[in-house]
Amino acid sequence: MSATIRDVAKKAGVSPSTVSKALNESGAVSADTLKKIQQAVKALNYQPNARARSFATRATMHIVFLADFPYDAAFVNPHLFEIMRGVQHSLDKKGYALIMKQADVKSAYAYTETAAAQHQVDGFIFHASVVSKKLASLVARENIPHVVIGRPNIESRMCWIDTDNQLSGEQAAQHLLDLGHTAIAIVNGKADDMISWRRLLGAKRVYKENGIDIVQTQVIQTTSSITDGARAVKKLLHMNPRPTAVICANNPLALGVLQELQNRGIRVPQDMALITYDSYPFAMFSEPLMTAVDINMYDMGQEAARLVLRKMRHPEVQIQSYTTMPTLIRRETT
Amino acid sequence: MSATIRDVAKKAGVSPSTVSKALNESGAVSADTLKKIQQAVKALNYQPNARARSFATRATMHIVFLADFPYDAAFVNPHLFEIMRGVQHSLDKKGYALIMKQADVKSAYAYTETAAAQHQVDGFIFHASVVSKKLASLVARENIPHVVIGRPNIESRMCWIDTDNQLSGEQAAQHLLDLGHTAIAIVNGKADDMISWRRLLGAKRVYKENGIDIVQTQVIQTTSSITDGARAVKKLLHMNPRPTAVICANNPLALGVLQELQNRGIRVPQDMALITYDSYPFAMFSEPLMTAVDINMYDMGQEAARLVLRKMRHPEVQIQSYTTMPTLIRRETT
DNA sequence: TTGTATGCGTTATCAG
DNA sequence: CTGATAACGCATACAA
Repeated sequence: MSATIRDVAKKAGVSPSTVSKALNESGAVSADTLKKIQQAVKALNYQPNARARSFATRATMHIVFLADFPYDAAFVNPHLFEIMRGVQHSLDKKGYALIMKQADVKSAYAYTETAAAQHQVDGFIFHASVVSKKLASLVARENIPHVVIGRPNIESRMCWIDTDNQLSGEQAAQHLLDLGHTAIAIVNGKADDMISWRRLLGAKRVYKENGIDIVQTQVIQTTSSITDGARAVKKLLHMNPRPTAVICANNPLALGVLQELQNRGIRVPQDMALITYDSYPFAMFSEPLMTAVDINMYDMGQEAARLVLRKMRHPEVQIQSYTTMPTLIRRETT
Repeated sequence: MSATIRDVAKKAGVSPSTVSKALNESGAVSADTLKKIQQAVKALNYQPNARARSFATRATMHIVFLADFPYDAAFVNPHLFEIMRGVQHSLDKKGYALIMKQADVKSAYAYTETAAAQHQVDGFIFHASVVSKKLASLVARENIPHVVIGRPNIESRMCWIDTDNQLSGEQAAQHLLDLGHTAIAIVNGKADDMISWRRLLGAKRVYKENGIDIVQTQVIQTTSSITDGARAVKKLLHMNPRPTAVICANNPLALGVLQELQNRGIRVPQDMALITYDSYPFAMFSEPLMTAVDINMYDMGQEAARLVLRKMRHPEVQIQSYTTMPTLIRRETT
């Protein structure tokens, strides 16, 4: 069996509590005994037992990341994992470990309830995909340290962090405007998609501010596939005035548009500029590479981790929300 | 404060140890007292404290997944996370939690040493990217329950799990053979890439068994980019006899080949069949969709989790290695 | 500055 | 089948 704090104490000729203080830098220990303790620690290769420690300190040093990781999630939605990477990084620096936990809306509630009651973890990071009204009230009632990634689509007092999609739209539009594009078109995703909708709003806003109204006919509504993008090109070219730039709501649409334009001999960006949102999965592979307004998911994860830890230290402060900034990544289509 | 096992005992009129036995189904408890205990548990909403529990049982119920998750890992190498999903799923079913931990070769050793000594986790899953000779001997010396994902590129007694790349090559070749392709070409990745090399070996082997030698001139060596693939097409078309099918070592190469073939008006699969390995990132998006020999990373993760758990229960059995099966996914290029 | 005493909440041993 | 008792290993309030 491995050495305990008592063994160290005995070897150093002091009491266990003194050893504890010395190792945790709590309380004061004379330089002399400190040295003796350190020697004893080294001699015995003492390592404090984490299980006993967490029992005594009432802290697991674990934070759980709860999300619905569906089939093929890593390929379909890698963003989730980029967030996790960020979370892990931030937590690690503070000595915390990250637990990955799959859940759906229902099981997320059940898990949280027992995990909190049984003190399995010190804090929770929920992906918006698993939060519910019930979860929100549980978290409020039990005062559970948490952060939601993505804005919960229910009203609640939960603490959340999200990206500003409207701002993304504004940045995309502003970029095109800066390049002199006054006649533009927007190939939009599904109509009920809040993200697409907010981005659209932002883009319209910028143009309006510059005295240009983006009217209904300039917005093509699709269902967000590559072929949808390709199909949209026809409408695009029939617009009057014919647009010199197009904003595509997501990568598949953008790729479809891009390829169809090229098939028709229309050069990008010379004849038609193109900008999209996110860089996955095509923007970094397409020919030419696509300019995109991107969100740094890794940063977002880091920030989320910092938020839970802060919530844990200061339960009183009600940090309600935090918004991350999008970045324009200019590549070759503008 | 929440109720403890003593509160339950008091309320049920029994001793704490009896309650423990009842709840853990260890030892025997009369139906009568069991009922009383259950009622008390319900009345007090008793939940056992996980920290105290792990202290007493000497088990954290945590397994750590250690890998080098580099910059943009989620986009560049989603496979890693698909493995993690599988691991999580298997562990969860057995009541274990998965900890995600970033490390490089150096820090993996350091972390493992202290995590094991401090009893932070019950088992380790290492990605091959972080194992070293030092780690291997540490693990052997301290008898640390573990599994390596991917074959370690050092000699050791570590327990590992991997996919059979040679078999993948055989499957790809066999598929083409079944379709009647006797003249084929292979566009290979980097020469020093063991994976490409093993697949190549497998493909050659199948053809040889069928009396067809794949000679040097039929194998095009590249450095695995899309443009490399496109460039390879020229050589491909100059081969004598001209191949009717091509095996591409990976997705970028395959996409390059596919697009260049189409640019030259060569129809796929009618004029030239194409098969590749893995489905990421292009096989499921390209036009036409690419036939591929694939590895189910999720399954591999599940198996890895089962292996560590088994190692923990039976430290004596020396499970040395485990190999997962590749699957042919026939899409539209063959 | 150091040591003593006690608590953290559960499980396991063993006697009844 | 049940209960008293002793760990499990560390942290901390308080006394010295």
